[in-house]
Amino acid sequence: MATLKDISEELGLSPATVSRALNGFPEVNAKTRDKVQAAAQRLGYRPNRTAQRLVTGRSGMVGMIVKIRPDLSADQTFVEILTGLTAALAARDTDLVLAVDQDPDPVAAYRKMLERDILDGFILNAPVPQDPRVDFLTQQGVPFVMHGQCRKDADYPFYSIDNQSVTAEAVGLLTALGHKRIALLNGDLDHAYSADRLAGFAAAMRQANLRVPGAFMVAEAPSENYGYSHALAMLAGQHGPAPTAFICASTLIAAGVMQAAADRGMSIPGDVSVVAHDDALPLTRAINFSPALTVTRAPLRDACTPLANMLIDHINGAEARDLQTLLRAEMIVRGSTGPAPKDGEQPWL
Amino acid sequence: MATLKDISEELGLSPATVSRALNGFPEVNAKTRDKVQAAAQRLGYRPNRTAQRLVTGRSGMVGMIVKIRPDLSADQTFVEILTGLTAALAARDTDLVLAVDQDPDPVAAYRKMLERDILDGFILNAPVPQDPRVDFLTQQGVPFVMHGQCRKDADYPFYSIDNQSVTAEAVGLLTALGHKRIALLNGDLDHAYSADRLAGFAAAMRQANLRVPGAFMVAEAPSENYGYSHALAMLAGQHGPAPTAFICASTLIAAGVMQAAADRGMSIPGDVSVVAHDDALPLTRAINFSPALTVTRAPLRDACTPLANMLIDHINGAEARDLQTLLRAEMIVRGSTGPAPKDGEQPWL
DNA sequence: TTCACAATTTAAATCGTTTTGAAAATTTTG
DNA sequence: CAAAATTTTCAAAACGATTTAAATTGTGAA
Repeated sequence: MATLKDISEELGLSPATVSRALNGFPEVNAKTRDKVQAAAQRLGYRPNRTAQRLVTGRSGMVGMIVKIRPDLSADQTFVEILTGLTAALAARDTDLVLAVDQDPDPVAAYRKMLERDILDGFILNAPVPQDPRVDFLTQQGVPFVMHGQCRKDADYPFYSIDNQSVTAEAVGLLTALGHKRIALLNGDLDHAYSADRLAGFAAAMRQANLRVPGAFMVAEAPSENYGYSHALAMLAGQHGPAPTAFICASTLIAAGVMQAAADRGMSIPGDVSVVAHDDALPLTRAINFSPALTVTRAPLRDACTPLANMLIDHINGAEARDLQTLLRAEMIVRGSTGPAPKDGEQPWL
Repeated sequence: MATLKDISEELGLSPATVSRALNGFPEVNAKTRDKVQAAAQRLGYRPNRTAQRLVTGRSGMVGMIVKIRPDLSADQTFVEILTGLTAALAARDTDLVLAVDQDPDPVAAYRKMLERDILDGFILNAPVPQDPRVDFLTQQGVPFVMHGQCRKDADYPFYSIDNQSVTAEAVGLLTALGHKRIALLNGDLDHAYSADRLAGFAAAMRQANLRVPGAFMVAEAPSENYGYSHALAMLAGQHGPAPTAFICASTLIAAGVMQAAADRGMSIPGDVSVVAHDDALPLTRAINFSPALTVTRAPLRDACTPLANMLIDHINGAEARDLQTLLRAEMIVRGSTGPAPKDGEQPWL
């Protein structure tokens, strides 16, 4: 493998000039730069990253720690994120070091990784309310970026969708269609995004002067079966008058809801409307539902490049305040929502 | 962070001696070694991995490239392997760099990683028959270890279970119980392990003088639904006389089979016997089946530590021939297998 | 021509280890 | 006790880049 010195000897220049020429420093003569770049090309020069790291103090690697839940539910979204993230990081010459965390202590795995002293920063995912990792890493002075938002007054970089508005907009759409009994099939409340969606839902319903009994706001890790079983019970009137609309935390849940409606012989959107949040995972595509699903859409994959860039910029010194993105999900109205049925316009009391 | 030089100055020794003392070289005085180790402890010394890497030429990182199939089916086993692997590698001070591969060319992602020139070796998973990655990496002179076996005459390190014996032993158990019509619900034949299991199955059945029509040897990516639908069709006699026993590539498939039997009002093991291969994933535990599942058992997790150690040993110069493990899966007979039903002892013709 | 000033280039230090070859200290041998 | 053999330690050279401070070259003004 050709080194800087090889090039410098080949051209009768000093390694310093060659280094500057290749790294785009302004003080190098245009002709010299061309010669150097040509030679680098010709000799197949690739900088030795280890040497660069030694002198710059940067490792060129960032870490991500995956929390394994007892049910192994890390899978689909995790693979999606991983795919986009490794690609986006590679584009900025950065590698992703992965570790799996099984420790009950939420920061233990981070501490262990830090001790190995090879990472420039972390990508945090799946924030919980008041996430303890934030304080820990801040205190350690380690750069990180959060995928999702766990505090209003964050002074660290994050990329998140506005989860309160996700449910609020869904409520807005449904109430405009005359729905009064709207159920929420939320995700696991351990996750910050679920807590936000619950807050958004509750606020919007309150504003619309509608009450929702607790039995119609459920929260569990998303699965088709979860959607199916709860929707079935609600539609059967087990907890009181059946809802005329469902807001689902994921398309997977919505699939279960629609199956439940079908099993009870109810039509969508005639008898029941369904709105879901759509992460745009390749497997459950909202547009393939029948009828096509009305969603708030925010592709998970879209988060990857900004996350990677924010983290690297932050490592390079950019201010956290300038690296905060709160995105509004896009509302896409399709066939699964319609006017509330005539006989279902009575609100819950 | 304390450096070697800090220690050497603290003790009035040269960095060379300190380095030797810490790395267990024999030519250093016992008393000196103690002093050095105490000082290292006291100052919280941790070797700078980057500096080590620069001088040794090793990066202390190995790569794993995950192939994303269109159906995202990488998930459960992938997470299991990842968990064990990162832990086992960490124990030997090695990090795992992960990349996700979407390129149709099976070696493109490896080539790209190699160009970045930061890896000491690779862990290959999910081998296909005649896996092209083997030739590529061999030719590039890059160390790797294979999880699974794709060639008899391998001259590279691998860790695998004997997949031919997996199905052969299952056949042995079932024929000893008097079964003559045994169906195979295999995994996707793109995977080497499925090909081997098919070979083992076919050979064992031939040896038992039993014929199996093609319709009773199916191969698909494991899922509960796959097991359910095929078993249902077979038990309904759609392809000829129903099998009296099923050999399943995974416990997930077996769950589907048992559901199908139940839906047809058939009892296990009275009417139908079921054997599965058990990777011992935490989610679908064979012992929780009802009746408990007879399996060939080989925990995926068990592979992780050997894989990590073999790769690192190989990188350190150990011979490939000494780093090959072919493990026999353990047969565990439980309640899902029993004597063939009296009226089902007629073989397929 | 000479001086100041900018534009280029260079030598050398640096990052924190490992490792080579030589020197110093210690022990053994004659 | 001196010489030889053996331990033990050290100084310095790697590894391959970046970067500081100094040196060189080139330009235009006085």
